[in-house]
This record gives sequence, C-alpha cells and structure tokens, in this order.
Amino acid sequence: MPTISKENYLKAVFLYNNRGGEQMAGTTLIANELNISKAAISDMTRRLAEEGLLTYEKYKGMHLTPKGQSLALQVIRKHRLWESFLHKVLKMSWSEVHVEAERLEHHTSDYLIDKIDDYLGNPQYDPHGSPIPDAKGEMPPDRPLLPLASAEVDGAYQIAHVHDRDPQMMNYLSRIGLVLNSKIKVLEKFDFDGCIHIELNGQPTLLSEKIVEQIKVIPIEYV
Amino acid sequence: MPTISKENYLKAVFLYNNRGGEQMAGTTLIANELNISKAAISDMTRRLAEEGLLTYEKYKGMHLTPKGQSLALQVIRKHRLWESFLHKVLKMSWSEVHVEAERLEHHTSDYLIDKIDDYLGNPQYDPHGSPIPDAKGEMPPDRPLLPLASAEVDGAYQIAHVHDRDPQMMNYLSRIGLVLNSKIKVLEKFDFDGCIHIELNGQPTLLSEKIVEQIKVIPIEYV
DNA sequence: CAAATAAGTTAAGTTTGCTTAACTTTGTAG
DNA sequence: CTACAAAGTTAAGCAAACTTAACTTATTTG
Ligand SMILES: [Mn+2]
Ligand SMILES: [Mn+2]
Ligand SMILES: [Mn+2]
Ligand SMILES: [Mn+2]
Repeated sequence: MPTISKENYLKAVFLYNNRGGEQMAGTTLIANELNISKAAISDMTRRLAEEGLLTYEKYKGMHLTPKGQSLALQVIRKHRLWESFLHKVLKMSWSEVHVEAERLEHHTSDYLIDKIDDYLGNPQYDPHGSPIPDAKGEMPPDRPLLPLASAEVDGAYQIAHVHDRDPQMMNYLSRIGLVLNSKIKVLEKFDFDGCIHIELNGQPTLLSEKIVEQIKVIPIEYV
Repeated sequence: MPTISKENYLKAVFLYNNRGGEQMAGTTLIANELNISKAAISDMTRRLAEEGLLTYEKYKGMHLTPKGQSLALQVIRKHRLWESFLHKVLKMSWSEVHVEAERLEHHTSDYLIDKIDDYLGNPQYDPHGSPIPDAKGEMPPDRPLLPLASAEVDGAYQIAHVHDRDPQMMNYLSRIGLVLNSKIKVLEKFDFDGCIHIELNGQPTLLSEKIVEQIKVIPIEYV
C-alpha cells in the first residue's frame, strides 16, 4: 500500500505525463510540483521503480507502469470527487476546495469515496472542469478542449476548464461572474498583450493574458 | 502544530481522564488504546510534557494542560462531526463511521469542520450518543446517563449511548431494531448472568451481558 | 566544439515515530 | 515485610521521508 508521499508522487507523474505535451516527467519538474528537493525525488524514483510502480532510466525520464497508473487514478478520483462534494454539497467556493482535497484524497477509503460518488450522482467533471475517473479508473470520454487564447473572434464558447491552483484568480473570476460552464462570446483579441475582450452575461469584460492562459473552452452555437 | 500521532495521544488521554473514574491515564493504558508499545508511549509523554501539552510525574500518571485539552477537544469535535456526517448524510451505518472518522479527524481544517457542523445544524450528539464539542471546545450540557445494567425492572428508558468500537455488536443491535434513542422498558433482570430482558418496539428482547455493558440510558416517562 | 548551465544523482545526516530488550520503580499478596 | 508481578523507563536501533552539499551527466549556446 502506497504512503501519502508516494501517492502524491504518482499523481504528479501521471498528471504531467498525460497533460498533452510529449516531454516525460523529470526530477526537477516533480520536485517543483511537490515542493521537495530534487535529491528526495531522485531517491523516491528509484524506490518506486523497485516497487514496480514506474519505469525509469537514469538521467532520462520516468513513466508509470499500469499498476502505478491505476494507483494514480484512484488518488485523482478521490481528489476530484472531494472537490465536487465540498463545492456542491458544503458550498465551499471553487477556490477553496483544492487545498482540502489535497489532504483528504489520501485518507478516504474506496468505500467512502463510492458513497460520495453516488451521493453526487456520479459526476463526470469536478468544479474546475477536470474529468473524474470512475471506480474502475476509467475517464469520461474526451472533450475537444480549446485554450481560450486560440478562440476565434465572434465565436461563442462555454468555459470548460479553469486551472485550480490560483485561488486569487478564481475569486476574481467568481466576482466578475465567470464560472465553470459560463457562456461567452469573443469580442476582440489583442495580440500585443494577450488580453481578450469577451461578452459575459450580457456584459463586455476584459480578461488579462494571465487569466486567458488558465482557461479552456468548448465552441458552442450561440452565447 | 501537533502531528497525527500526538493528536491521537492527546485524545486518548483526554477521553480516559474524563471518563468518570478517578484513576489517571497511565502508560500501559494508552499503549493498549493506541496499539503502540509502552516504550513509545513513555517517550511521547516526555515530549508532550516538554511541549507543555500535558503534565506528568514519572511512574505516576499524566493529565492534560489547558492547551493540551483544547487540542484534544478539537480532534474529538472533528471525529464526532465526521461520524455524524457520514451517518446522516452519506447513510453509512453507525458501525462503519468510527473507523473512517479516526483518520479524517486529522486531516480536516477548522474551516471545513465548521461547514460540516453548519450543514448538520450543529448537532449536540454523534451517532453513538457522545457529546460534540462546539467550535470553542464547549461540550453540550451534561446528561445524567445510567448504565443499562443499573436500570430498574419496569422502568422506561431511552438508549442514550452505545459504545462505538465493536462493529459486530452494533450490526446486531441494528438488526434487532435497537438504535440510538430507541425507547425500551425493562422486563426482567437476571443477576446470575447479567442478561436483561427488555421490551423494544413492542417486542420482548433479550440482551446479553456483553451488550448490556456497552449501553447507557436515560429514564423516561413511558415506553 | 568547448564551456557554461541545467538537470539529475549520490552521500551523509536529521527528525519522527516506532520497535525490542533490559532495566527500575511501584503496588500487592502472602 | 518480603518477594513477585505489574507498570513504567531507558537504551539502542530501524525505516520513512526528508534536508544540504558535492558530485556527475546532459543540454544549450556562443
Ligand atoms: Mn484540484
Ligand atoms: Mn495530496
Ligand atoms: Mn468514534
Ligand atoms: Mn485518529
């Protein structure tokens, strides 16, 4: 049975290696992600490889074995279901749920998380729009997400994913009425500074480059 | 900030020293309670005393300082609110909630537990009938609990507390329809084997000595 | 391509929370 | 009041998960 440290490690490797880019997770990256020294990561990599949870070539990179991947998916499932539960049932704001879920994910039996899953009606996405693996570790079908930066002027879109690590930004978004599944229309794009002018709830609204980078959308018919 | 081990330790000392008897908690007792060697307990006692969380005289006993007591009460609050939440909201049986709460109590922010408290409507007792400290660490007013063993023949009583560590017994009680707040009437007491014959939901029912020992009641007018 | 920089590893040491074994103190029963 | 058992402590050691410092390998860039 993996420890908390190992769970966090497996999850970080999984999320990086399945994020889209083709670069494999490396020591420094995981070290920054988990706020742990590179030395400790290097050591943990060796141990997890010995346990058969990941494969690893010195100085190259690492990726999870099926066993490691399955464990990572269980942790991710717990994380995202907790976020959903805290948000929908206990009415915690979407900027607060990540930190709590980061701990709870390691202290929740499979039995309990299934109860939570059922209570919520087996949701497919968490409050930030990330997909929730089911009890078998299966992800919901892929959606064709688009970075907001590559949306087209005059296009109508729905907010499908918002990065979950920046509470200040998320609070700001809530304040201006931009939440998950909000419908927007792109009014104008400013290439020189990356800002985007959108229509949101009937209001014209300007989004900074930093914000634009943290949002993904799906095209829809009309706003 | 106390670690998980320290929280469990403080909680165990508090619960023993506030259980009614006059004997102070000792090394062996806590060791058995937490399933840890006496040596480890002895060591931890010294460290907690250095931290000012308990006072302690070698070879005698220990009791919590106000600081230690306040920490213990916070953990107990989290434990009992989690039990209540898992039982009432997620419909887990009262025999299952203790184990889950034993872990969750150490990984729940004050903010989150207050949300749970509010969601439940600030309950005063957990599913086993134990009192729940409020956010300030105040316990609800004392109730005059009676061991079922000292109930009187022909008396009417309400089940006010059931020991929370024996899932098999609790499952059996659920099966025969005896739950927290059930009303009963004592039909007959058997001194030679400690069994008690009661009326429960209109049915005559026999409770073994082992069961009788784990139940506390309050006298009421009529069953 | 050489040198500088970035990435990764190894070594040595720390802290926490445990273990077992050997010992000391205290309480109790004859 | 003694001796024996129970309770408690001390000592030594271990494993997990970290740290920092010194080193090695890989990558970038002028
Ligand atoms: Mn998250
Ligand atoms: Mn985590
Ligand atoms: Mn309990
Ligand atoms: Mn606990």
